[in-house]
Amino acid sequence: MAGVSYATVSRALNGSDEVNEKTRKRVLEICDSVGYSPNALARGLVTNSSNAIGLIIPNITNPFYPEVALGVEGEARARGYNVFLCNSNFEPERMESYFRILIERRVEGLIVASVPDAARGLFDFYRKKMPVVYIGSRPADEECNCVATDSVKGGYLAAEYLIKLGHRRIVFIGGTRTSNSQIDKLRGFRLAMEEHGLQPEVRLNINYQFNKRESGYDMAKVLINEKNPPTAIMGSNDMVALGALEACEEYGLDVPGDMSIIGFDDIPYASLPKIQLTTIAQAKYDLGKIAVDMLFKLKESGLKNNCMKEVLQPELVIRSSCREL
Amino acid sequence: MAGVSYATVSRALNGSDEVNEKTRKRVLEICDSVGYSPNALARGLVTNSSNAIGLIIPNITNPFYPEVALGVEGEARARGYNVFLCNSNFEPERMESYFRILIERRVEGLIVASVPDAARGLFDFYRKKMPVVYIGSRPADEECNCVATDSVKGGYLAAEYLIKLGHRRIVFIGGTRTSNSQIDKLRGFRLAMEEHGLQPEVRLNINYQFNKRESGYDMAKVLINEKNPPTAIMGSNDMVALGALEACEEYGLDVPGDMSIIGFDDIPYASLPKIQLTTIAQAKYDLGKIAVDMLFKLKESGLKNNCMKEVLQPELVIRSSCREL
DNA sequence: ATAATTTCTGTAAACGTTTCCGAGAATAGA
DNA sequence: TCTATTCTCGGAAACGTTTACAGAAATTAT
Repeated sequence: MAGVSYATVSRALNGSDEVNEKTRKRVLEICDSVGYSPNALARGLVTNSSNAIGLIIPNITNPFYPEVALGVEGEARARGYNVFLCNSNFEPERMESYFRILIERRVEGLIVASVPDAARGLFDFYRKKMPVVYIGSRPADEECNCVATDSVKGGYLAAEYLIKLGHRRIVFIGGTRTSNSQIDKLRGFRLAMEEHGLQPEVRLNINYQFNKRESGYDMAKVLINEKNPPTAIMGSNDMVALGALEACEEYGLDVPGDMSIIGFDDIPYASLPKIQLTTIAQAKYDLGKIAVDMLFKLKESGLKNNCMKEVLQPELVIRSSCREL
Repeated sequence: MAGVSYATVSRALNGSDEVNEKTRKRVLEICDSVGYSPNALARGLVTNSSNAIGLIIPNITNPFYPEVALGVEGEARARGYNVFLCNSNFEPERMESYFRILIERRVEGLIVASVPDAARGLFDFYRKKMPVVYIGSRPADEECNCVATDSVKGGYLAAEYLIKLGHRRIVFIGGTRTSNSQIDKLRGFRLAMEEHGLQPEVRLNINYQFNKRESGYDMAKVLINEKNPPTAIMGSNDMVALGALEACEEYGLDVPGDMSIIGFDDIPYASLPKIQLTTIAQAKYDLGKIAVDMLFKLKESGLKNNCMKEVLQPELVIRSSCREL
């Protein structure tokens, strides 16, 4: 329509400098007068790039993930990338299915949060072929391409705080499904307890294997009903802690009067009036943002440096669910 | 490698019935022994389909949206589609930017939640060219392709409940940014009040224009400090109500003892122990799921029937943030 | 046995871009 | 004026699939 070749139109649209300003103007004008929209699929095919990344999370409904997702999407957007949202629902088969699909779509990178041990091998396999970064895994020596909170420090901080308040019987509760971050929280918890000559107690819920509200509610109920209940409960995350809170409420136990409760994550719920859960804060948005940064560094390095790590520091945020004994 | 043509490989991979079972087996085996992965971009180019849809929401951090997103993603997945997650942050420019990008990507449909009046024209323009369905808009006569909760009924239900509890001075609070759903909630609220010969009072927050926690907190504070405070507050959504709850807490007002508060949405926060917010529940997951269903119906009809509506019924869920006067 | 089907497979065009290469036009240098 | 550069632009191949069409092989019918 403009009397020029496809090549010239392409150059005009992509801001190439080897096209005359006048013809560019003309091309651009015609383009939006006819409502032309370039086909990203065709472009991707020839440039061998999709400008897309995949985000695999267990469940966007868990309030920890939306903030991570926001960080991922925000940073991706700033770089001209879009993100495919995938809920794995903790199921390895679903993860695998999404994995295949995303690879077919030629996403240029993959961010996966909270990968369960069961799916670990799968991801490590693909990691060699494309940039994949984990969120929330432990940055241990053998662990690569992850951005995580220092969970052992987080666990330590929580336990130490309770100990300093004078608590002696503190029990850690959560689901049985292990993840690296869970293992680390436990390690920190045990470390603090043992350093102070205390006996670390851990109760993982068999009925509710994931770290969700029900796990905490259920587990706290059995603790409360024991002959000699603990004075403090540490939840593997805030949802678990909230569940414990619920159980206390149900049994008429005042928090923190009769029971101290501490969580992990600092999800928005935690700061709600009347809840005021003391917890260990993670920089959730940053986890997402940094993961994207890492993805691109990985990509630029051509997967040469395929073992990056970034550790964020947790922070104790004191509200009012714990009291001095 | 299998000694067959591209065409045959394509047929083998796509489950066509015009390929010999033996050769299909052989092709499939070779494919996964060499780790072959079909290129979705190329496929999309020739089949003129992307198998993707776009989801534009204000902010995934607002707990209402993750559940909607889950419904969208779940239903899309069931149909073999993936979803691009886009946070508009309520900014029309961002929405427009995403719109262009998604169209370039040739998404086969668009779901947009809570579109502000300012961006309405933009969307209506594109609606003629591709399936777009709104979530949360008012299914009024002039409104098309939306799945929404009957907000006027919701507003009515909330007000009616408070009135029946004996409240006379009830004020509706929220942000000033109007949306169709907000308008409808107000309409229902006014209707109920007037039917009972009561004066509807509405206070929209100029400082915090969106329906978020701060809007409610801020507005409730001024109400509390008035010479003659209301006995009940109705929040435009749960976040606003929670903000009001926070303000009451700060001023030592007991809820529901000194102040009754009702919300809208029934986000997970609302059911938390100690919060127990009475509210109007929306079927959030269904909103998302049905939106996808509608998208496909629209697509199949070739945009012939371009004015579909689906109205979901709200439900009053009584917890303990309101008391009888 | 031949003819008529049916089943299977290959050829080649098409999808809508980008980009290498080369060529003509305009400009600068001599 | 002529040559050497610099600007612009077009031609054509390439990206990796799908699919209409046609042809070959195998099967069935006569």
